[in-house]
Amino acid sequence: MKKGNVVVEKLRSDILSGFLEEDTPLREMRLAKNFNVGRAKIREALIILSNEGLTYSKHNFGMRVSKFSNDAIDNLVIPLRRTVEIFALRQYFHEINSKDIRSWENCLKKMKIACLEKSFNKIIECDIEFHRLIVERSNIVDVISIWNLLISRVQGHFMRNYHKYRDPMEIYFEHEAIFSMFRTGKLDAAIQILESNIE
Amino acid sequence: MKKGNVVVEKLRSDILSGFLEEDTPLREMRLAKNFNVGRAKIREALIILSNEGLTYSKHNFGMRVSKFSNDAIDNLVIPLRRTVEIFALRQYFHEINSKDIRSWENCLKKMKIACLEKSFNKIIECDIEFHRLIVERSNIVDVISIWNLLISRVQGHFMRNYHKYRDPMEIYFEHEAIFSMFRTGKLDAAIQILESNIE
DNA sequence: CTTCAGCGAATTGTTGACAATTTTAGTACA
DNA sequence: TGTACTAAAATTGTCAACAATTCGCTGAAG
Repeated sequence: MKKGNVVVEKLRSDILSGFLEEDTPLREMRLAKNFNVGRAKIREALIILSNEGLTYSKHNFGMRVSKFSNDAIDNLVIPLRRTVEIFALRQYFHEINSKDIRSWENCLKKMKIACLEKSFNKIIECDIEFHRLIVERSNIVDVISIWNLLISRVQGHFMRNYHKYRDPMEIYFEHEAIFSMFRTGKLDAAIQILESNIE
Repeated sequence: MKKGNVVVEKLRSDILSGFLEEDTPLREMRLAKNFNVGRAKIREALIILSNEGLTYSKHNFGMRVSKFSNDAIDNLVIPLRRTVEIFALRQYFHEINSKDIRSWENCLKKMKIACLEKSFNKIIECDIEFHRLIVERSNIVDVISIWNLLISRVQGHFMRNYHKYRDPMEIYFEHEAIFSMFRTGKLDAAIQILESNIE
């Protein structure tokens, strides 16, 4: 598993989940002590979050938590994600190989377990990983960085909307259906299911 | 005019224009001396560019210039920009006031001069500012940060495609037409022209 | 009671230093 | 000549310290 930037991920999750309220100041010293790292590391994390629009700052004012993402932007992010993921998929669909198949299979295996356990955090994690595999397989840095920005916005949406599934297993079956189109090489069908999955 | 981050803007422009070739290492000390700022400032800039996908890095390896943006992504970024800008416009179109009108007027005035001078760099600057006004007027941070990422990608596209206009004044007239729909409150027409302007 | 100036505390922006790691150059050896 | 190894130089990642700025409290004036 990639290590990633633990500071960024924790702060992002705290902001998106609403644990940190709007306009809360993110004091560098305090965070540095909490995470047990130097201020430089915290600064780096705050810059990244600021670029994602999750925090804002003025000069000598420090970073603060941005306005909570409102429901309206869900309506924007969803069509954008559709466009990006379908674009990525088209770039390489005809050359999907057995190694690619295995990585999706692996992801689905984990997702199945998470759905059986009804562990929503794990389900979200697997869901995002499944789509990340779609995007990263394209190997186009621009596409990946655009998608990363979008998905950071969507985590909050996920948490708010996952409950609408009566049975978490539905989530697994949806992704399984997409995957089977990958395996059998049906592009149009894959796109159609993928489109309806992103909502 | 907003000051912005001069280091980021210069580096971004150098990368997008192709002046800095793929895999060129971006040495922090060297850049710090060139820009006459501390390493921390350079670091900050490199993190931002990395988030935009323009640079990449491994541990203790430093930042390097990413693969040159592929023409294919133009085909992705264009529909995304359309979606974002139209979304933003819809949010506030019915409450455009005289102050908003003045800021677009101001921008168009500068654009007219730039078009008459046939100064392509200035034209691009004004073009981007016109659309930035559309997006920023929505005041939705998420929308703005998504758009910023997209537009950073589009600068290279602009440089490659502006020549197709026989007469630069066409660019001015297109934007003038969009503006007049704002002034007269015709949303559907505004969207239609805006859509055809983003290409 | 409210408003505003001023002073101390807290916080940021920035620089410099140091250890860990990588890159480069040079040397020995086949 | 070419290859492998070693040591030096360069570079990054990280932290600690310093000056400039802002924040918050206190107290005095209106």
